[in-house]
Amino acid sequence: MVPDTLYAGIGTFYPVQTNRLRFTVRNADAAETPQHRYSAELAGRIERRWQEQWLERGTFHAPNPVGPLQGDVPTDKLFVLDMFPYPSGAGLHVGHPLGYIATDVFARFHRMHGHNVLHTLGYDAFGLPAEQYAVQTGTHPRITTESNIANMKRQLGRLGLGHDERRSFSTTDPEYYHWTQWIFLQIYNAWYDTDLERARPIAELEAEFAAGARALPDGRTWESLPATDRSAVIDSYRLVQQTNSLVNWCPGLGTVLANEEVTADGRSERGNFPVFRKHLHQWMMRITAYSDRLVDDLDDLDWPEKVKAMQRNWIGRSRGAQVRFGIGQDAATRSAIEVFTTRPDTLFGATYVVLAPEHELVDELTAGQWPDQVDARWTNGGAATPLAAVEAYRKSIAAKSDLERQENKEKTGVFLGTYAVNPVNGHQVPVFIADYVLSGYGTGAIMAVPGHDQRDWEFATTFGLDIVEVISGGDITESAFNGDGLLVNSGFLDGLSVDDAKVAVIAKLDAEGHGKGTIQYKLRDWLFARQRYWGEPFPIVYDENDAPHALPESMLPVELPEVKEFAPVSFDPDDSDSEPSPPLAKATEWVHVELDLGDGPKQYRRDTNVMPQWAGSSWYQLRYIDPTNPDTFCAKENEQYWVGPRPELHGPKDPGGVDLYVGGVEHAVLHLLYARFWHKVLFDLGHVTSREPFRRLFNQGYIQAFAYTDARGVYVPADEVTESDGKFYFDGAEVSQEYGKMGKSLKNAVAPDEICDNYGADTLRMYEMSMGPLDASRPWATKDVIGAHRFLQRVWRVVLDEETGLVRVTDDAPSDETLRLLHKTIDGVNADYTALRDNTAGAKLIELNNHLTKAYPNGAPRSVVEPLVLMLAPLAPHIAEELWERLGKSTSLAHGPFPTADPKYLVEDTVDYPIQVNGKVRSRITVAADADNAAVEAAALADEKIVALLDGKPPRKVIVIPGRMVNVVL
RNA sequence: GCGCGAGUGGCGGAAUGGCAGACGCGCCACACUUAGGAUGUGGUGUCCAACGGACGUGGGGGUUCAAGUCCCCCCUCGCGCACCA
Repeated sequence: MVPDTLYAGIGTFYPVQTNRLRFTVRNADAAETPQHRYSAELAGRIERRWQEQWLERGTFHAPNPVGPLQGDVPTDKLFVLDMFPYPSGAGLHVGHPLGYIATDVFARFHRMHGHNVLHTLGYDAFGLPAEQYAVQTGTHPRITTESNIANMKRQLGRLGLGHDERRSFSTTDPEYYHWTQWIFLQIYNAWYDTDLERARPIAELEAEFAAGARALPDGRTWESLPATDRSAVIDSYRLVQQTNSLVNWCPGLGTVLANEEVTADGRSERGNFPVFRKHLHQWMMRITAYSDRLVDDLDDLDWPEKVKAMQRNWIGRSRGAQVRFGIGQDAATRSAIEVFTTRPDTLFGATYVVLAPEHELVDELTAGQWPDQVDARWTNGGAATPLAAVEAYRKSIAAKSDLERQENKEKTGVFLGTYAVNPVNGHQVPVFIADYVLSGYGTGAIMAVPGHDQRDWEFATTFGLDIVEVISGGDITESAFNGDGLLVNSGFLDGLSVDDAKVAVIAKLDAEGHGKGTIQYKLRDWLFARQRYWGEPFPIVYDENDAPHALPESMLPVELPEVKEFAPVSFDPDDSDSEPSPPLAKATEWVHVELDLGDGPKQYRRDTNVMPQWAGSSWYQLRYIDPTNPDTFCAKENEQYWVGPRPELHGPKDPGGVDLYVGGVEHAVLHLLYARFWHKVLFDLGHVTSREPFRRLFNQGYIQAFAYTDARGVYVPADEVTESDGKFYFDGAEVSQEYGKMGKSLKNAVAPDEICDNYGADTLRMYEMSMGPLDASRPWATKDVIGAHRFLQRVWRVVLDEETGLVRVTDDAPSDETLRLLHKTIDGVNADYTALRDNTAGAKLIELNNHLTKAYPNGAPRSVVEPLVLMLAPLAPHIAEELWERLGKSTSLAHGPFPTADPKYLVEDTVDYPIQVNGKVRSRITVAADADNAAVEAAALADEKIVALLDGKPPRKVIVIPGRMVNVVL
């Protein structure tokens, strides 16, 4: 599910840069270098050792309340989740692990505080990228996927991420997609009850029909229906169903795609092939049934506002009214035009009506001839008849690409020669077609109010149509006025506010049968099938009459057959007449199967579609909870413990969900919307207690990098570019700098392996976390990494003698100053780790360590060094474990205890007050901490610099902020 | 156009309305050195008649004893959506 982030870095593995190695070798060989210095080589040994120890001891195993992973579970728990990575072909760059390190620090911190922490990482390995990689290399995707996962595990393994390895899986494991198929069947066997506003088992619908408790939509009775009709009725209610609908067909990829996978200019997100709108019989998942809940429940989530806004925008709910415009004189016999508007209050200002060129009423409404004295601008350049004008106009639109239609916002259109009737004032208004009205939104028809809608204003100005002011307070001579005001020129609405007028006009339209209040959504149902090989097969078979049957749970999983020809059947990218041809259809032995579905063995034919890549990532967090449970997708006790609502902690509206979900913002609408939808269905059907999958979402920033191009515009290796006087040179020639993504093709990728080799994983972790706040993007700078390494060296040196390797801490009591700094640091670091501010946590640890180095050159007190090592552990766990052990501890510090601050050291005996005069610091005094304001004021006014500045005059005012500062106002 | 976010030293970045620039890189000096791209110690916002002082957080106004932080206007950059009625 995270192919974009990871895919960006895919490619041939970058060789470790030799100029770095030279330094490492030198460091190790140099005779003068102390034998026990914390070098890259030593760091490597320590890291390998502790990673083995953790694995052997099961240090990161988190127990469950019930099931295969059952153990003693404390109430305090934390489920921290990284976005599901796609296992890319040839290795990671340093940007990829940023979020994984951050979640690991967070997880380790809480584990040390005694929380039961669930943190693991699996692989989202089905889907187009894996299949394309397999096709390119001519290797079966199962092979490439396995080797890619192995390579990624090796690379990530070096970083010391504290994952519960028992909970890791791949979406391609049959034991996993068994339950993906099971969830599909849950959705298939459910319908949405719009009265109760929740999904229910389809059997309950059938029972209601059979009992007569629910009427059939077309008025027939259940008893009167033959079995096939009953099935058809039931099928039409399912939350997944096959419908003949307008879908996105991509011949270049050989598959249909979801709306979300098509770019704004009508091409495939992956591969950038043309996408055609085509009517096909396809699996659709009815996510639109959940539109309102998906919008409303965002309010209860601790997510970035930006992501909430993107989801709201994607769902695109807008409240308004549908209004019926009758046609001409013989209104009774001709179809009326239904328009959708969010501004029914402006109905008196509607001076024309516009249909989308594809609107189904266009043919019927096109008049035989132009009315007398028709405006020449309305006739598409003087066409002889409306029909000719419409045909010519439609042709001109078809010739334009989507992109051209977007870029060219000049208003164009054609009059149909017909008039419609404005239902509130009876005015005859001309009917146009124009491509600024979209067929896919609302009713595909609008009432145009040029006075108060800019697009209509532009059209009206171009075509010489009436512009009527119906909202006071703005000037409509230069542009439309869409602000607030009172209604004018609007009959019974005059004098009302916009909001009141909306209510009043909807009531009137409703009463007279001319319209009603409605809500429109941009969200469309989710096209769920792909005509590819590398995905989850559908648990659906067809009988000899082509009627679909859901397989019973006992027949799951439906395993993906091994085939030789896994390549998709793709076509000329521009051949819109091509038809999808699933590769699985060629696996005839798999397709044709004899099954007993309850009425004896019969021949069936399997569905040959596979699920989209998003399927596996729509529920994986639930399987992390109970990864090896053979009986259920996730035992409810375990689900409730890890992600159930906790109103006592998070408030009465807490929907539950993963405690912290970290990943990039690129999944704001796709994965995050699908996962919410599936989770809500599971909630409705009683399979989970949480209403949302992810309680808290955090978008990490990206690590970016400079890239350099030579005079030809070709990228040159970034690490070989030198700077001089603000200009950049490669191989003697000047090159130009750009800033953006890190990637193989940009020749600026830095591999985590390279940094581990040259400094160690702890240094890489420390550096990445200290680069800046987690939610900000930041530039990678290899030269800065040394700072983190030096810090770890200094900590090492505080604990151990570099020459002898012996512990050099003392049992002396620390000074008061040291104790106060220690507890201030403990206090601050706890707050920082809690708030994901690892950068400032690290800075505080550096300050404490620098203090120890300076204040205790002959050995620092053990009572300060030990908490320092503990506090370092989340950021740099290997060196911390090693130092902890060398300090004589026999147990791992992975489970703490994390130090807590003693409040008595957080208050000072004396306070250093800056003294401002008129807001500028002029002096400073030291006062007893318990001095009252009057005493502080007196001390400040007695200070000689202040006395001098006062020059004998009394101050006008003295402000004392206890513990903070004094401001003397002259 | 609409929505979200951000502008602080040479660079990455710190600052519950209360001492701007923590911490790190780089740079300068010194120590140890045959050596330093090692390590350590000290210094490092800008300007000035310099143990002092002035200025300083994109620009302009405002609130306040006190503003990087709050309010108003403007500029620049990034991201998202975009003829969605």
